[in-house]
Amino acid sequence: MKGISGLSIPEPSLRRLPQYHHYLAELQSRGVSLVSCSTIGRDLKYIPVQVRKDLQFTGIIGKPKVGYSVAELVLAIEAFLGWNSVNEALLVGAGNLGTAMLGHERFSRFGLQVVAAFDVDPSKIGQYIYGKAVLPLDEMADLVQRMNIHLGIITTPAEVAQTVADEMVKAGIQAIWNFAPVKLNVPEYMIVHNEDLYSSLASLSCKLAKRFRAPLQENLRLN
Amino acid sequence: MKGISGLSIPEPSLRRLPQYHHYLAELQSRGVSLVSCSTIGRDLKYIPVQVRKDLQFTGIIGKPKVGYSVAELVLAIEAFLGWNSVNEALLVGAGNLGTAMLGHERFSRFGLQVVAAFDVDPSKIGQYIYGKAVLPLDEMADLVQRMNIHLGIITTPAEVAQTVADEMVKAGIQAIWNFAPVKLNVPEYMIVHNEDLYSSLASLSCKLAKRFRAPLQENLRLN
DNA sequence: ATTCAATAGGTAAGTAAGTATCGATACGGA
DNA sequence: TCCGTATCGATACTTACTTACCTATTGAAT
Repeated sequence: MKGISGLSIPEPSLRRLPQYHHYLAELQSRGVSLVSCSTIGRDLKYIPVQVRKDLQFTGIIGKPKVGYSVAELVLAIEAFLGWNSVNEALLVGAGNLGTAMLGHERFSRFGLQVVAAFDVDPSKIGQYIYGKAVLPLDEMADLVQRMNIHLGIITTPAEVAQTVADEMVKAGIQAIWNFAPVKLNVPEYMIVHNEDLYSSLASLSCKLAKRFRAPLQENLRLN
Repeated sequence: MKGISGLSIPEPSLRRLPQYHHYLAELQSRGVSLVSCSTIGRDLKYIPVQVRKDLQFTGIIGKPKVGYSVAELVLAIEAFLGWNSVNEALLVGAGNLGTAMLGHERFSRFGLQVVAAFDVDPSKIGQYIYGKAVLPLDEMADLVQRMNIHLGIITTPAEVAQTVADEMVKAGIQAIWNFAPVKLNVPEYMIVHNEDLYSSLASLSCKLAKRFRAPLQENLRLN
């Protein structure tokens, strides 16, 4: 099948959709009902063609000289990203980062509902963080099965991340959002997303190093 | 110039380097001194060719039938990423996420030294988080100039991120590591890295949605 | 000493993503 | 009503990244 809706979306486009969504929701709240690719592109710093291509994956068609319906786009993006149906998730590692994630109440508006946290630290177990109970790790499998949870979030130190992942796999979790800086070893069928800060830091410090070590080369390239 | 060292590294390769570094440092600590692309690839789930390509950017050459010197690679990657020289940074937004970042003592081993935090919340100002002072935001420019800081980390709510970014630009910051889910509007010369959780969440929930809504299609595609 | 297997390195081909261009369409103004 | 312009959608092109392939080198086994 060759239709645009049958074509799977490129990862980069997919990752831009939330930006569009955020921007469009903002427009909508200001009462704007129509928007063109040129406008979006100007505000979000993309060229209009790219915006148009990205938006085509939502299936929404625009009108020449007019643009797209903001409301239609917002709904279409939400539907596309699965933000209408709720994904219940659990989180392991109630440290600083885990706490930050639990406090991110905005996630629930985007289909992510963290139902409980797990940890091994006895001082944390039994407490409530932003209304979510912190439970002992060995009760995880039970919860997964009772509530039919598909998504696990790992915010533990790197050292224990693999062990936690193994537990998740055993419990029947299907997808892992991993904030620990390790490549998890899991079965093929698992969906894993690594949120590797060191990757970003690398890219960043490399660019910084370039700028402050070889400014001449940079300047030459600009001429 | 056409030598591999003159060629600028592709972003994806750059972002894989920290993974290699982590893996190689682990090997090194276990006393392993030589390693081949095949081995790395097996453990990190990349095909050997890609590993070889990535490692070529470090300038280290390996020996056929033997592999690379682990120690050489580790040093070369650190040098390449600028992890030898320290980048001093400041952080704005001492909430949960900011606290998590301040507590990440491991950053200092990778050339990132957060020297202070800033916030507007009077209850936080004057406190110390993991040994870093929390200062009032209007003292930021002063610190930037006194300590010649180049990097700013934004861990504020989305609503104020742009304002903070403007302040950073005015103060003379060159690069921003942005954890707020907004596209920052800054001058062309600025280096900006967005750590957009919603992007990742989008990608993740889209895949989850696909799996649990259209399992038949997925199965068909596999046949 | 010779042969075999593993591995690096370089080149080329293939795939995916981003960008430019062109014709079609719809609104606004002459 | 007609014309100009902004915009969309589709196609073609370019660039960037990945993967495959081929050759050379090295160490080990016979």
